[in-house]
Amino acid sequence: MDIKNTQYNLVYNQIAKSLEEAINALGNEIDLSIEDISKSLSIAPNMKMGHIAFGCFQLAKQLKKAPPQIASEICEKLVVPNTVSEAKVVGPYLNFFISPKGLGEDYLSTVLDESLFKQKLFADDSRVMIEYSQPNTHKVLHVGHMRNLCLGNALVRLCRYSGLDTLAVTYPGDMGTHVAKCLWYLKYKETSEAPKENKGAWLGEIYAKSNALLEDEKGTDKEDKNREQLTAILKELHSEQGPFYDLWKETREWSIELMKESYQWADVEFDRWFFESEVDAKSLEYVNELYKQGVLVKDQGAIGMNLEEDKLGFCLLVKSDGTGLYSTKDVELAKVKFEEFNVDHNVYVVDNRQAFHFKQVFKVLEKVGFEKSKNCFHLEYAMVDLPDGAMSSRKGNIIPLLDLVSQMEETIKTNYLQKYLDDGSWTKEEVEKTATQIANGAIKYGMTKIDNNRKIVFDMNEWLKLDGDTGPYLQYVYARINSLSNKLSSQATSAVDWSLLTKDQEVALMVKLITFNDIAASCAKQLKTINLCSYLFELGKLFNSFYAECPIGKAETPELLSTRLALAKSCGLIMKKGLSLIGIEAPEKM
RNA sequence: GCAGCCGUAGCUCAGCUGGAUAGAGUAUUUGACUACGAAUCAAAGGGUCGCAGGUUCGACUCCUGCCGGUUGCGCCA
Repeated sequence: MDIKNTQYNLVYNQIAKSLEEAINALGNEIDLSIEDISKSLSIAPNMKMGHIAFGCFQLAKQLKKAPPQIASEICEKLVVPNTVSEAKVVGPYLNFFISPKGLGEDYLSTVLDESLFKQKLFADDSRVMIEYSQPNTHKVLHVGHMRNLCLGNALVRLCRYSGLDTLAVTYPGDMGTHVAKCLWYLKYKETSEAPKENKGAWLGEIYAKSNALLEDEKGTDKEDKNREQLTAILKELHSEQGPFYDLWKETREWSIELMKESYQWADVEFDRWFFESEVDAKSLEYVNELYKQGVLVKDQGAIGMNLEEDKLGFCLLVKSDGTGLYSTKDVELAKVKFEEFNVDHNVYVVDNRQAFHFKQVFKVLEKVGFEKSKNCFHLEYAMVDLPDGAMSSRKGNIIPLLDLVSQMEETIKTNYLQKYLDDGSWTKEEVEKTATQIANGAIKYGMTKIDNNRKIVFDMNEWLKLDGDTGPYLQYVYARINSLSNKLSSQATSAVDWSLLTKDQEVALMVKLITFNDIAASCAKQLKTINLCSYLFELGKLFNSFYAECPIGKAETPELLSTRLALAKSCGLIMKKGLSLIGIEAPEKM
């Protein structure tokens, strides 16, 4: 999204200002804004060389001098800010060492009082709509759908955190041939009654059975009859009356119940549910109107728009039998989003197989005169495959979402939580709740830590391992900090003195905490979750390292105890907030 | 055929608009718990960054061409 940051972190800002002053003091005319300087600051690769690095390459180009020379010239004029203790030239870089005292007073205090999390990160009050989760009714939600759900949810949270006016919407497919197939089997083939519970999942099984049967009978004498019956069902659904229409209304609710259950598990809420069935008729009206206006053309009995000049082929909008397609509905839906909801940035989280489809739709929107079509963005992501190939409800080789969840919760309970139950330290409710949180964290982190363009091969055994770069690793960090805090807060009566934090592990942790809001803003801007996941994992590693090397309860002095505890708490607050941005809860204990 | 995406350690992946000695996890080997919680930490080995050119003071990163994999390309959703 084309959105401007309002601020960078306090430390970078301070350094950038002092750099600018030093550069000006040299009397050079430089075309570098404070923002540019701030942007080119980065964390140094090695703590011995410095903590925050400024590369002098851009300046070198402008001044036509060697980078190391410029670095030392600036260094001489530099007056270091409060959060910095020292600046040092290392080759072409000007490196800054942070001052624990200044950093603690100026920055960590804003973490501890949580004012850091209330900053508005963008100078923009445009409205963003993020459409994600487009599941079909009459089918089962499976792990393939989870990527979309986890990703979309995280993006909504990131955008809201950054201060954007964000609407989350879902677009379930409650009509079409898959529905007809399901109802066909239900009416003509299924002999058992619907169960009292979990009707949505049962319906999904019916759909799979229907597909299998129709596939089997292809090429036999039953094929024609089957097709006739399906067509009749579709017609009846379209006419909005008759027994199949009533059956549709009833069964549709079963599926929606299942969706709501899954959404509740995932802790996602939508501001608006758009159903395919509600835009269908209107979309046809609209497109036919466009045809009358001469915006669209008829070709081989069908209506559409020729996009050859944009190398996008022909976008078909009305089939020769007079019915619409996906594109038809997406054009109408976009119109509603623009006109009724007044959205400025219109984001679609949909898998990358639909890339061509959205290119066509956006182009059609542009050609029929929607200025905002340029603010439509298809956020692509690659599919989730199984080790032996693609997953599909038709093939029936899916792993239903709620199956994955229960398997994961069972593993967590037997491998980790059972011991707390055995020794009587936890109640059964606590075990259940924590198992849910951890399974949730494992799945959400697993889905959002991989780059959107890279496919995920889902291997259940791998996903059940909760060591290393996983959600539970991060949750464990928080649980540890929470436990520390409970045990030691009463002992931490001395005043915090940040200048006591001089060990490598302490400094490295502090330096990492600086960039949290930058990472969040950059993720929101790029609509990516991976950088936040990497950040949190690195933060977790630094904390665990600090934890192992720097005793808190047995610190040498009471002041050091208070200060280390304050650092741990800062880390805990950032971790908790960061996890919440990917939709993950931080358990109090685990 | 055309287009998009992917190709970095045995395996799974990071590497931001080109910049400091290519990084993690996992697996393997080896240390550290009668505990501020070992779901952890410390350490070792392991890579011609698919191949070949080009741009640049400098390329995993940008450009071109190949190779391998994958997904799309008018009456499906």
